[in-house]
Parts: sequence; C-alpha cells; structure tokens
Amino acid sequence: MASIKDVAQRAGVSTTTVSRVLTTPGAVRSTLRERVEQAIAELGYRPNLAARRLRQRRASLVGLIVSDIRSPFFTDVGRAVEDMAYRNGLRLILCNSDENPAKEQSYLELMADEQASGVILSPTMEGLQRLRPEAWPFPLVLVDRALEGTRVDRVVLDNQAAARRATEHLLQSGYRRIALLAGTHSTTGQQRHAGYAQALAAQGLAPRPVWLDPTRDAGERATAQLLAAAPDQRPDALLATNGLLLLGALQAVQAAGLRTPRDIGIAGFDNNDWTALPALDVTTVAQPTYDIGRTAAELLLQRMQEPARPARRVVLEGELVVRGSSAGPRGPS
Amino acid sequence: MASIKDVAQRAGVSTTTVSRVLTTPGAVRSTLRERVEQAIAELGYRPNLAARRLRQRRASLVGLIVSDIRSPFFTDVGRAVEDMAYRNGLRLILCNSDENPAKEQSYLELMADEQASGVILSPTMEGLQRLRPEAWPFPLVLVDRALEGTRVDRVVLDNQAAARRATEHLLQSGYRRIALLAGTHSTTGQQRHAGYAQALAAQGLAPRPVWLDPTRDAGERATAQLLAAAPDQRPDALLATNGLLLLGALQAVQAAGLRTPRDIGIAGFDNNDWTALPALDVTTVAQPTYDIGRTAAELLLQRMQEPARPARRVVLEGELVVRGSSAGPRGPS
DNA sequence: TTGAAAGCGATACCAC
DNA sequence: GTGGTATCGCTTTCAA
Repeated sequence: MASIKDVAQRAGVSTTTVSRVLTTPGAVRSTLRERVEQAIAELGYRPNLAARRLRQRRASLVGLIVSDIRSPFFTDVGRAVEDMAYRNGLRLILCNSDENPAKEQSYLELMADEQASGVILSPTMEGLQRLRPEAWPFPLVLVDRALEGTRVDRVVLDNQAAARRATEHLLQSGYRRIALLAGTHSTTGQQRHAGYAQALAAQGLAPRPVWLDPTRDAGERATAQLLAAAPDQRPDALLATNGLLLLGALQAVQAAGLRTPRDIGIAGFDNNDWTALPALDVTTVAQPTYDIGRTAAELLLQRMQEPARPARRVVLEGELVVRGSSAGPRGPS
Repeated sequence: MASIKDVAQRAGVSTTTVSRVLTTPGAVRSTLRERVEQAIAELGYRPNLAARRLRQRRASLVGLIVSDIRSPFFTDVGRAVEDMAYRNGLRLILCNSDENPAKEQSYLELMADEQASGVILSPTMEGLQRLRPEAWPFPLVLVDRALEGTRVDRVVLDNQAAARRATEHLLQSGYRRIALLAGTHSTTGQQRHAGYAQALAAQGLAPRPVWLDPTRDAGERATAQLLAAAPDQRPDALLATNGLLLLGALQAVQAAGLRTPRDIGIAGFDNNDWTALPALDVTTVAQPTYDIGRTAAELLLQRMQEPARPARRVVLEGELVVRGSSAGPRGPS
C-alpha cells in the first residue's frame, strides 16, 4: 500500500505538500499540484483513513440507532439517511437496539469510540428519559420519538393531530365504539393515544385503548379478543397505531369472517404498500418516512457545520389516506 | 479523553502492560492486571479505535452492500448480519448500490479505505461479471446473486428449483397459460425463469416470460397489459419472481375485477407478511431470508479466521407456501 | 512477565 | 507557498 511518503518522494515534494493537495488544493501552486496528482494516480494512492482519523480526532461516519431496521418506517428512514451520507462522503453505521436500553447505550458508546461525526437516534422510552445529549462527544438528532423540553435537534410526526384526524374520520363515518391498538415502549403510542382520546372526548365518547407489544401477533390476539365480546359490546371500529398492529388487526378481522367497512371499520398508521390493494383498501395515516429521514440527516449535517446553533424541532404532518375500510357501518355513502 | 499513557501512569506500569491487559489479559500477572483495571475504571478510559486500527492495519468493521435496503429481502438479511456483527464486536456499514455498478464499485473502494474486515455483497449483474474477489484486501461473501465458477464464498437460494416447484404447483392446479414476471438486472430473475421454463417444457407448454424492472409499478403495468388481451389469449395464471412484482400483479388483477383462484391463479416469490391475510391468501415461495443473512455472516467470520480455506457455496431451499390464490380455475378442490 | 522504543500514516504547527 | 518535524494513541518487536 502506497503511503503519503511514497507520493511525496515520487513527486519530489514534502508530505506536507501532498497532504495539502488532498485537503486544501487551493493552497498549492498548480505546477506542484499537478505533479502530486500525477504521482497519486500512478501509485494508485489512497489515504489511510485510520491515520487521518487519529490525527483529526473525528471520523467521517454517522450512526443510525433504531429499534429494528425491519420496521418499514425505519427502513425508509435508514435509506434516506444513507443517501445523504453517501452524497456527503460519510459512512453509515447501522444499529438495532431492539427496544433494549442497555443495547442502545452500548451502541452510543461504540459511536463515541469510533469518534463518529454524529448520530441519529430513535430512543427507547427509558433511554429517552435519561438521555443527556450534551454528554456525548457527537451531535445527536432524535427521530420519531422525543420528549418535550430537551434541548436537542429532532424531527417527529405530529402524532396527536394525526391520530385525532383519523379518529374524527371514523366518527364522521358513523362509528361509535372505536377501539385503539397502541404500542407500549414508545412515546409515539402515547401521543397517538392522546389524539384519539381527544377526538372521542369531543363527542362525549369513552376511549377504549388496548396497550400491547407493537407486533403483528399481539395485534392479532388483542383484536380476536375484542371481537369475541358480545355484539353490542364489541368495538365497531379499530384504529391501529402502527403498521404491524394494523396487519394483525386485519388478520383477526378477516379470520372472524367480518367485512370492512360494514361489520367493522379499520384504520391504521403507516401507509405500507399493501394497504392500497383493492381487496384490502385500508384507510391509513401516511407518514412522510423518507422525508423524516432526510430531515434528520439535514439537521445533523447543519449541526456538524455549526455546533452552537440552537436546537431545532421539526414537526412533520401525517396525511390521512381515506380508503374503503372506514366508509361507515352502512357501507360507502 | 484519557489515553493509554494516563492509565499506565496511574497504575504505575508501562503502556505495554496496559495494552496487554486490554488484548491478552492472560499474559499479565493478576496483581498488576487488577491495578491496571482499576485505573481504567477510575479514568473511564476507552481505547482509541483509530489508533488501534492504524497500528493493526485492519478495522473491526464489516460492510453490507445491497441494491436497496428497503427491499424486505435485504432488510431481513441486513438485520441478521447486524445481529452477528454486534455479537462479535464488529460494526456494520450499510451501503445501497441502487443496482448501479459505479456506486457499488465506489462502496467497495470505501470499504478498502476503511480497512474493513470483510464485506457481504449482493452484486449487480455487471459488477458480478467483472468481480475479482482476490483483488480486494478483505474477504468477500456473496449473497443472493452469484455466478457459477467463481471462487468465492456465497449463499444463495436454489432459485431454479423453487421456481420449478411453484410452476409445477400451478400446473397441477389446472392452469395452462402461465405467465412469468421476471426482474431484469439480476441473476435470480434468470434462474427463476429457467426453473419456470423447465416445468412448462416438461408439459410441452410454451413459456410466457415478461422481463421488466423489478418494481411494483412495472409489475402492475405489465399485468394490466397481459390482462387486456383476448380472454382465450391472456394468461390464466401469473408467477411473480419477487415481492414487489407480486404486489403489482395483485393490484392489477384486483383492479380488473378478477378473482383468484377462479379467474386467475397467482403465486410469487417472497412470503411477505401481508400475503397471509385471508382476503389475499397468496401462494408464495418463502425464502429463508434471516437464515441467508446469518449464513453469509458465518461464512465471513469463518473466512476471517481462516483466510486460506476453500471457498464454500451454501445453497438454501425455498419453501412453497400453498394458499388459496393458486387453487385452480375451478376453485378449491 | 515486564518495559523501552520504534513505527503505523496522516496532519498541524512553525519556520523559512 | 513550501518543508521539517512533532504528534495523534496504540501495538509490537526486542531486550532484560
């Protein structure tokens, strides 16, 4: 492997000059610069990033820590972040915390050890509570989950408004006993519950939240249980606070032989591609997932350039995509 | 930031000893070792990975290069690889090539610059043809896509057998004019086409492949076009070679008001979670996605430990998950 | 079993 | 503008 020394020797200059050609080309006279560039090309020289990192005390590297990259939401976010990383010559390190605060902590330490330039984090509930952003040697941007009041860049959905709109839509369609499937472990579940409860309260109706693991199977089991109640007791509509719960709810509803929207209304978060299939036609709250990731990446880049700027909080809106599954107990009007 | 020097000073030993405690604890007398460990704890010392990397000339870091992490197949693979990386103290760098050979090449170079310990790659067609694994300074493992003959570790699905079985199943159900939606850009599409053609040839039937971009929209458009043909010309069944094409095909079929399995039979690769919904009930080829990723990671670890071992080729089987969508033109028997 | 010292490959400071 | 040189923090001889 050719080093900067070899290049310097071949070009007949000092290593300093080679280094300058690499980092601040404008500071080197063009005749010299061309000689150096030729030597670089001839030797196929590539800078040793470890050496550079040791000297500069920072790496061209950003971390993305999420609970599970298999969730379509985080997959899109990850893709957006990786796009921006590639465009800016940064590497992306992917970390799955599995909602495990210890694993999350361990990854944050890893990022510190790697001298990462920045980290984008979707924190666990516990991690969020004890998070001290200023304690880390890199800028931090929160996505999807955040508490009010902390001074840290973040980009979140207006979860409460989105859930309220979805619930209002179900009410307008004529549903009255609307149950909520809400995931524990996350601030988003709580915020979505708040919006749901708010919409019901405005009509003097009682909320019927079911708190559960945000998984397909838990959603299916909980829904089956809800449907097993006496007909005048069981919910006439369901709102699922994420895509997996929505899938589980649909599974149970269809397995019970019920049909949307007549027998039961259905709506849920995450406008996953399959929800648009005519045979399902599910009303969803579309999150601007790619945008969320892109915005997080932009916030991070801006903070890397200007560490002292005040923390920014970006709130994006969900879009209610009305489809047939919530058209009302008397069918589409 | 405390360095190894500070630890050495505090413990009253040389930096060499501290280094040994960190890397080969057995080589240090326990009294000394404990003193060093205490100093480490008191100072909150953490080794500088850049310095270590510079000295050792290799990083605890593996790369994963796939076309797009948003494909559920690669999402699962990525999750499996990250799991093993975490367990073995390695970092995972995520790279999306977008089926762009130049981007793929650029990422491979980045991995070389980073002195990665290894790379798991799902190559583009073009990249695969010019790939010279021995030219890279790290071990390489191919996933999902590979050519015969190259000497390189790889883990692939038996695509031909899986497609053949799926096609045979459609034939047994009574379908005769079976069309194939196959993705260009990939060896898997070609292999799946081969299995499909083989099964049809055994019955003296003509293959009807449609080659297209492996996207949802392309699948929908192509299917709509197929369905627009005269009733006795148009296919009576469809086989889609990946989950996105399957989704697009379903969209077009349902939009045309056709019902499976009577009006048209449907089967496709990738047993995505939504395919099991009773309202869809789609026959699929389930790929052992997590296993594929895990196996690739294991191959990589083994080669890192034993660089000279002969290349291994691991072939995993797909499982045909028979559901209602392919039960035959006369309905379920 | 332990320590002294060289060196990994860059950058940054300070002369010139 | 350019070059000499110290230095980043660690591992690895080599000698004791």
